[in-house]
Amino acid sequence: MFVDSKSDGTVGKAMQVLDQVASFQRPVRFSELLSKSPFPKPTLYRFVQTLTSQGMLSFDVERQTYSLGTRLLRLAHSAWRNSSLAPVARPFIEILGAEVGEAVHLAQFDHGHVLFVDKFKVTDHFETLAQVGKIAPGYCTGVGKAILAFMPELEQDRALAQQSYTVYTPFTLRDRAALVSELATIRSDGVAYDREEHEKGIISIACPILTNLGSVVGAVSIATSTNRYLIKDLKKHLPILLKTAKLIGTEAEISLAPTWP
Amino acid sequence: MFVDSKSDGTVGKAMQVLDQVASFQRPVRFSELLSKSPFPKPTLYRFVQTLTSQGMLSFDVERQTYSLGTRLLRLAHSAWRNSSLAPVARPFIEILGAEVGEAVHLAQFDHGHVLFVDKFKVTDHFETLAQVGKIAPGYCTGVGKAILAFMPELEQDRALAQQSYTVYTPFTLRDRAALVSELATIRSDGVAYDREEHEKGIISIACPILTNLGSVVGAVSIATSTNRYLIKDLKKHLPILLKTAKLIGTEAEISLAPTWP
DNA sequence: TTATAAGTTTCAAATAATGAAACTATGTTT
DNA sequence: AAACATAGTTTCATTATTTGAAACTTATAA
Repeated sequence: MFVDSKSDGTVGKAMQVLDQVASFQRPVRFSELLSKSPFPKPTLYRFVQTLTSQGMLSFDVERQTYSLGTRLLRLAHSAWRNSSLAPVARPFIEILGAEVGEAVHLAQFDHGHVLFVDKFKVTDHFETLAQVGKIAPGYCTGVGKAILAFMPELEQDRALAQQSYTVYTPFTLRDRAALVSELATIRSDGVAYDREEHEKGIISIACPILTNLGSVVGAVSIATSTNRYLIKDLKKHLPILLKTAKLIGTEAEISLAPTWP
Repeated sequence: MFVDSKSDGTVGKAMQVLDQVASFQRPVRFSELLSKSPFPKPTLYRFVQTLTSQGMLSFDVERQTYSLGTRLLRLAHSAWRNSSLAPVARPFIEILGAEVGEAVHLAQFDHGHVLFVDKFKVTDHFETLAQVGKIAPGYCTGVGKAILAFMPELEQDRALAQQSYTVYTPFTLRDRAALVSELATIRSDGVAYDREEHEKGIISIACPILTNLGSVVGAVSIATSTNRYLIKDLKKHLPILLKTAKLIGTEAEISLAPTWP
């Protein structure tokens, strides 16, 4: 879906198998995997053997099924802790969440999509889709549009071309032109709204996180349900959201400086 | 650290590189990696190239450093969602956390260590070490001891041999004998305590999660700081903790049943 | 400028991956 | 219970990829 594994040799193929397993969204049997796989039986067989032995997959002996393994959780934990944005932003996200009493999301841009890297939710009034590691489209989410609006032209151009413009709800922006026009507004206002564009009943307000040098490194949003609030209610939180984004941007800048002795 | 990559070919070696990068706990230069690596320069070079191209590593052009990549976050997200314990336990963990107003942890056993697979914290009164994907020792944590106490003898024996018995605090159990004796108590009481054994100032109460068939699949704990409470205060939460563990065990059992048409 | 280290490419040899075919379990139907 | 079908595993000659010493090309320091 994201990676051109064009000739990354054996390692690339093995990683493709991991994606394959992930795509099933449930524990999967070897034969099921085989039926969707470009690899011949013994080749796939050895890949799952190796990956299981490596802890990248886990095998349920009872049910004879493969799932993604715990080594991925450990590695991802490490990836998160040592990333330049999420751990730095964490305290600010928590303060913001506590302050506004709504779900707060932190996201980065990754291969044309939005990647959620942290969330803070006070309580589950509605099902928060977003979780760490989850991806969502750029063109129809608050965080996505906030980031897109502040990207350098060249990068933005590439990203806009990568969007699928799938229509999720009656409010989804349907093409590049509509998006571009909204991005202009977002850029001048410094804030983006998701007006049920990705999911019916879910709205959000989002601000880009800019470094001191002015480059976007991510976005923060406050999300809620239309059962509880309207966009205009979210607007009340704009000042504190902006302040949070600003603070994270400044901190992120600092911690990107060389850190070792 | 965990994996015998004994002849898992190219894929095994590549995974070893990921661990290597993770072990630095910060973005790392190629030459630093090389100095700690068993691989010759061009070999390592191609591995980091491939892994970067695959999104398993990310390369910071500015600082010329490698970090673990976002593809790991995506895969781990998928691993978590499709695991048999964590998503099932999630609602119960949230209810418990809200009820007791303290940090709640959910853990599994993995290669002799405790792997935290979920947490719920009301607010950050103290720094919660535990996060999803984090690992901790089995012999000196509440969740670890709770799981160990209920393991089948053979597995337990192997796990006890894998413990390091490092002394973290004056309260840490110092050897297998001490642990075995405490496990007997835990087994008969159905509850384990961490009395500042892993970290000074942090205590917890933990219960194993047992399926209807009586096998341990994990543990839940309530953790707090000695600045706020004593073990006897945690004991007050035992009934609800037991109930939660029971509920999760029952649910986990059900959802382990075959699910497709 | 020269010197030193860091990063990258080359290429023949060594090794590991490949997949058709055959085989062995594990269920399923008659 | 035998016959059948499907899923999972092993074999082995062939093929393709990986390997690493050496050479080369940048960056960085003296």
